[in-house]
Parts: sequence; structure tokens; C-alpha cells
Amino acid sequence: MMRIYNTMTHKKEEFIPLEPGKVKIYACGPTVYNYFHLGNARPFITFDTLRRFFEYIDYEVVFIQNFTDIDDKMIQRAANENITVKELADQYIEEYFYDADRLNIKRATHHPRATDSMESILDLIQNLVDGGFAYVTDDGIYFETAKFDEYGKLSHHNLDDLMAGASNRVGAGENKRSPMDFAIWKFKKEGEPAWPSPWGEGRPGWHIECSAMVRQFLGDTIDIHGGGQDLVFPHHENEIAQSECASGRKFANYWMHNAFVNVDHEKMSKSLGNFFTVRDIAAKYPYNIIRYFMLTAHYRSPIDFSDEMLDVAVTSMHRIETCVDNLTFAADSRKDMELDDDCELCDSLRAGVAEYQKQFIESMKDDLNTADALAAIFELVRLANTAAADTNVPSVILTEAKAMILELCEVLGLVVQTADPHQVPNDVIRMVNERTAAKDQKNYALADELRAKIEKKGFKVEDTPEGPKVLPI
RNA sequence: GGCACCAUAGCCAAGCGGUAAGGCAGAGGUCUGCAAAACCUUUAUCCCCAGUUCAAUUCUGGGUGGUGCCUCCA
Repeated sequence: MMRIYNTMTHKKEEFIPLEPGKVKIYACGPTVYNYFHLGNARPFITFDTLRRFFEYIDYEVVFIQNFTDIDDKMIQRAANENITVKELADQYIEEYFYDADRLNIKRATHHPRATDSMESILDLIQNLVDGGFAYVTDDGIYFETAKFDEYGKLSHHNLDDLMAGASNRVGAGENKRSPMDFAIWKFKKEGEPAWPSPWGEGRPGWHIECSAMVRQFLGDTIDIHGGGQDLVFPHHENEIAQSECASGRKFANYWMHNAFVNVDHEKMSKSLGNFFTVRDIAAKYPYNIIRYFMLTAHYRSPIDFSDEMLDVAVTSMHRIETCVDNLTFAADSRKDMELDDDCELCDSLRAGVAEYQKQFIESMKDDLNTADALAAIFELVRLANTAAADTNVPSVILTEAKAMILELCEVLGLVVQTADPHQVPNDVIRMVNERTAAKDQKNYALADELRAKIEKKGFKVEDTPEGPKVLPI
């Protein structure tokens, strides 16, 4: 049974889906006015991993991640660049997919855009106005927080405390009944894009978009709603208020929030200016390493970003890849070997494959403990390396271990770069053979010279009891 | 001021009642013509002080230090 830490209850809870074998997940996506940074990438990777794991344990997953393609920052940025908001959105949605694809983030079931969901948004607003939960003013339509008794239940705030904190910050020109009320529709200002509505032209507020898209694609109640911790208040709190007032039903059964990516122990954020876009980091490190780095900590723990940490990730990921290469080579060398009944290592590797898969699954079921899941993979790696080095272990067994390592990495969305021993060009093979001959004649000078030549061709040779192993560098 | 979270080896990081996974780095060893890879051994009174318990890193209270949210933010 899967267990999930629910922000609503502050407890790990057993996950009980609305419908057996199915799970409906909504994760807040990016506002598309820029490349996304490492901090933004964390929820994308976290919820993609969650989705992959659910699929691995045979759930049917409907996963929605939206694009916020209309808001103040979009408008401002578009104005600065002298392009339309739509052009800006189109560009950065494309850039989102460019990075996300390389991070091996699977496409969501749907990636709705706020501006394509106007009908559902207006429908939801109508519903809230009709129900007396929202009121119309000169500058927009506001949700009246006082109408929702449970306001604050997710962030564990009460309205009074929130008011105390907010009372000195009421925005100018707003006609709110309470500082805590928030806009669900903003009437058109000069030069801003606007959509028609029964109350006048305007655009939706941020919170209403998500509520509307959840409803449109997943219904009134969903299993899991996710996002970064900074969305707990006010964004998710407001979504709950709107959605539950509109439907009269519970909005989401489980709330999952990832912790931040820090730089020097401080939150990476656009306002602090201490952010690194994934695109920039990817110029120095592979996307796969960025993903690996994210998974080394539990999603609810802050993770400190630095080049040193990515360097460690490179070495660690390499360990897995080397192991897979070792297994490929050894299995290839022992193709014709029969499985011997007395092979103790064979038995323990087989047992290990089953055991560490189980351990992996148990870790992932425990609130997506990817750090622990990785440890299970490394345990299997060690055992597999031992078996690969022992010439009594036949290829069947090694192939099983290799398949399991690849299978588990795939669940985490990690790409294991492996060498294909059959992809070595003929001239390199010839030089390798010459080198082996030179070695046999103890002509080490020639052997080393040939090794250098082979390296120039982009391959390295390693000697093993089963002959030379040739790998691309 | 209100509300949360965190503190585990040189670094990163799991575990969360029965004296500590994993990765990186370090030291020693095996293997190797050299190398690479791998394997073995080795590295922690779990921030402090009280309390609960037969037993606490793990629970409770109090410190200390750090972070986040309460304003756009993943």
C-alpha cells in the first residue's frame, strides 16, 4: 500500500484512490514567461516520478499539469519584448518541453493552457457568483473568503491571523471587502489582453485557472494535488475555497508539496535573483544528472544546489552505468555457458534481484522515498558487479540483473547510458586485436601506443580475464 | 508577531523505539605488465539539556542554530 504525506493532515497516510487501480493527479505547472529554473524543475521531476511509479505498480494514471499563460508577469514581459502575450506563451511552452523532454519528464495526459480553458473558468466564476461566494466590484470579481468556513485548513492558518498579517498590505485601487479576498476575474485595463464575460471583458485570476482546469479535466474531486511548498498559501488554499464552494465536495484527497531547491541554504527564487535556469545548468551538466541530483534527496527535504553536488551526481550515475556495461560485457563473453546448479553467487544474485526490487518498491511506496530507492539500486549494483567479475556466473543470470537495474532506473526516469559492444568500428577492433597480440608478446610499449591510438578514436580498452573490453569514452 | 519545517560521519543523504542504508571523498588491501573497473576492510557517544521507557538518533518538554510561508514565487 502506497503511503503519502498529506499536507492537509501533516501525516503520512495510506493512499486510497477514488477508484481502485486509478489515480487522478493535478500538479501546478509553470507560468510561461521565461525558461524554468532548477527550483521550478523540482516539482516537475517529483510528480513525473510519482506518476511513473504509480504506472509501475499498475495504476492507471491521469496526470494533468497546466500552463499559466496569462497573468501580470506575462503581460509585463510581453510588453517589454514588444510581442503579444500569446507569442510569449507559445515560445516558452516550447522551451518548457525542450527542457522537460531532456529531463525525461513524460508528457502529462493533458497540458491545458489557462487561455484555452476560458469556458470552464467563466463557468466556475458564474457558479461562485450565483452561490453568493463571490462579488463584483469596479475592478474585478472577488472571492469572499469569509464565506468559506474552512478557509486556511490546508496552510493551518486562521482567517484572523492572516488578516493581521495582511491588513497593512491591501493593494491600492482594490475594492475588496476583506484583505484576504482575492480576484477571480480582473476587468480589462488599457492595453491588456481580455476575454469576454457576462460581467465585462477581463482576464482570470491565477487561482481560478487551476480550479477550473482541475474540474474540466478531472472532475470535482481528485486524488492528488501537488506543487511546490510556496503554493500552499495562498494558491492552493484559494483553489480549495473556490472549488469546494462551487461543488460542495472535497477538492483533493491528498496534497503533496515539494521542498525548495536552495543555493547557499537560501531558497532559489526569481525574486531573490539567485536562480539558475535548467537550460544554463544543462550547458555544463547532462540533463540526466540534474534529474539524478534531484532524486538524491527526499522531495520534502530542501536540497542545496552546487556544482560540487552535481559532480557527485556524475560519479554516482557513472557507477550504475559502468555496472550495466560490466554486465553486458560479461554476459556477452559467457553466452554459451550453462547455468550450474552449484553456483552460489548465481543464487544470491537472483535473490538480490528480487530482494532489491522489493526494497525499491517499498521505499517508493513510503511517500516516494527516492533516496532510499536509489540505495536499493546501488545494493543491486554491488552484487551485480561481484557476479560480473566471477567467470562462473553465466549470462542468463547477469542479464536478469541488468534488466532489473534498467527497469528500476526507468521508474525514476534515469537514463542509463550504456555501451553497445557491437557498435565498435572495425578499425578499432583491429587495433584492439593488435594490442592484445602485442601484450601477449610482452611488447608493452607497442600495446600502450595502440591504446593511445584507440583512445584518439574515442574508445578505451580495459583488460579483463575474459579479454579486452572496449567502450566508447 | 502568527504558522510550519529542519539539525545524522569530511561532504551529501536514508532511517524515526531495540546502539546507524546508500552515494561521493579519504586510508589500507586484492586483482592488473601498467591502467581502468570491480571487490574486501576501514571512517558516527545521530546539536545541547531534561523527561517518558527495560530500551531514544527515533517519543515529550525546554534550549541553541538554520530554513520556509504569512506578498508574485515551484
